Amino acid sequence: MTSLKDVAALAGVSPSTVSRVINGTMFVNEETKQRVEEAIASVNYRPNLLAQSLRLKATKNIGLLVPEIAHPSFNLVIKYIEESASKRGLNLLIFNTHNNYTREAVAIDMLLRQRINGIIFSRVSDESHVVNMSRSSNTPMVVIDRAFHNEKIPNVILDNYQAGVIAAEHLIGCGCKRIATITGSFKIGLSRERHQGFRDTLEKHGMVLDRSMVHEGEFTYENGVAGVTKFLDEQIGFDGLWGHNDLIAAGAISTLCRRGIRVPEDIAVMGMDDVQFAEMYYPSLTTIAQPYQELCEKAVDYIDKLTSGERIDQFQVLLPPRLVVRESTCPRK
Amino acid sequence: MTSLKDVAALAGVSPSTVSRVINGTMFVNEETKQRVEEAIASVNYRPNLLAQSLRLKATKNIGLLVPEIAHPSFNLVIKYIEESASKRGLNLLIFNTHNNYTREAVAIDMLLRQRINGIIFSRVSDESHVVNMSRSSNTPMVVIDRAFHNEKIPNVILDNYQAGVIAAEHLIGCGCKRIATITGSFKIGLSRERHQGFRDTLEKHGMVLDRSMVHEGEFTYENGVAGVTKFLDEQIGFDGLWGHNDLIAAGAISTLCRRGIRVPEDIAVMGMDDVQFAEMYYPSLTTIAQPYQELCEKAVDYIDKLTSGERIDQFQVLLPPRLVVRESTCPRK
DNA sequence: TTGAAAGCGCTAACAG
DNA sequence: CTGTTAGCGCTTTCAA
Repeated sequence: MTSLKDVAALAGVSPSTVSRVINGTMFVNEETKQRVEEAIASVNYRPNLLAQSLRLKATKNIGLLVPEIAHPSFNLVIKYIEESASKRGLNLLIFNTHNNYTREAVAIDMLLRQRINGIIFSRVSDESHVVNMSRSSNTPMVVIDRAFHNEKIPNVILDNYQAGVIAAEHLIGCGCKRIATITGSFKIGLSRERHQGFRDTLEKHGMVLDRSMVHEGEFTYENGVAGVTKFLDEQIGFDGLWGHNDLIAAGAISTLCRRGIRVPEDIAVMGMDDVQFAEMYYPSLTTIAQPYQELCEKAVDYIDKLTSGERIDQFQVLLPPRLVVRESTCPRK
Repeated sequence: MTSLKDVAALAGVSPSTVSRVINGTMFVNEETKQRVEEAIASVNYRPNLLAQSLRLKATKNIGLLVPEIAHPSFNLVIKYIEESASKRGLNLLIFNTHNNYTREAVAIDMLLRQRINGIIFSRVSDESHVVNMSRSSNTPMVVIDRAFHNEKIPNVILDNYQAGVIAAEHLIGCGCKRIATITGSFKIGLSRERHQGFRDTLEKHGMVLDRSMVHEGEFTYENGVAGVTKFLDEQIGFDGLWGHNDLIAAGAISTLCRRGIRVPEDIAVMGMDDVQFAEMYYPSLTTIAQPYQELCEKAVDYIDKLTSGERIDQFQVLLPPRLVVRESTCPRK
């Protein structure tokens, strides 16, 4: 592979001159500049970023850790982080942590060895380890999608309480009288917040959310199936349902339909996230959209700011959810 | 950041000794080894991979180019490539090319500057450019998911003709008499092959595939909608349908259902790929699974082999598709 | 405006 | 078994 030195020899100048031409760090005589550029083109020279990064103590790469690549919502996170990164000339290294402490730690270690520019966590497994690594390595880190309180690590998340409020109000607005919900695990903060907003709003409208109408579980299709099956088997009468994400909603809807219950005519169902398949589903899913693009944009922006040492005055960003009405709650035309 | 030299000083040995301890390249006195390891642990030393890679002229990173990150099937490619890479201690750099020549070229350039270990293309936009880059850079490259004939670039793909055969046979087996299809663009080789297998098989069974029963378009949900709408508007009677991927199938099914046509009772519909949402759909999708995991495993394996200079005797791998029967073709229980 | 020289952090002969 | 030394390819003072 041709090096800068080769180019220099070819152009009859010193390596430093070639470097200056490439990086535009200093004025170079127009004539020699031409010569250098010709030499570069003729041998198809490609600077060695490894050497450059070593010298400059800075890379153009950032890392992204997600709990599951093939999950439809992290999928969107990956897409938009890549987009924002690429816009800034940054490259993306992806790691699938599977929500596993060890894998997370290994990934962080790998990234730090690479002297990565910054790390974005979409969910973190071991908070204290991340805090430690942040402190000891001085590498910019950002946490998205889950609350994280630390004075060095910015955090951009969705207003989950508000999502619960919106869900409850929409179902009430659809005329639902008995509303049930299938939630994510209450061990997870965002499930608790969503649920709190949901319950508070129902109560404000004079409805009580009986324990029997709450099914807690995972953020999966299977949990949607399990929840509805339980409700139906226990003969809980209900006409409205909120699933904490679109996978749960899909599981709920397919189970209802298989039992001959119509959605939305008999039971209105809504989800959350607005993942890709939400509008392809039949019936299409009413859901609460997360502003993934903005969320990711902000995250990469933080990495940028942290890298350049810019002062950050706000370490927490709370983005608003947005209602998307489709067929699963409103009677089909 | 502490360097190997610091560790050496701390342990009272030379840098080379520390290097040897870390890499286990040579026997080191058990006692000094202990001392070095203590020193490493005490300062939490992390080798600089940039320096190491520069010196060794080899990185632990590979690149993956996909036309669209958030597409459900590339999604699976990303997942499995990451999995295979991580198993081998390789890290994954992802680029979204958006099927765009320039973006593809920029990504390749970036990767080559990084002196990446290898590049996996899941679809390539500019074949001749890829061939050029492969030749001039000597970087291992692999193309998956689309036929590519080159004596330096291995190629692992699905047997698309066979997929067409399986689709046709399944629909015929379901008792369909008039079968239609919504295909991807015939500019793309794999669409042609799938279609060929499909048509040949229908003919073998004495059925003709009239032009009016073929709708060609993109691999999108919208195209599924468009195709069915056209068939219905033109009053083409049909009782079986194959969409060239699951998105098309989903678009077809939702459109049929919205028109009051039952799937599979009135029309059996099948897709292809077996993406994540296929089994979550209602009715769940009968489809033809691509062995994504094996496909990705093989691709990373090729990169590995190419890197280590191992002899490769077979540059083309053709994997078999697999039928997955679900509700959308077989009467629901 | 340009070149010489040092050094980023690491590994690998080579010598001892 | 261990240390010395050179060098991977680049940038950046410092001097000319």
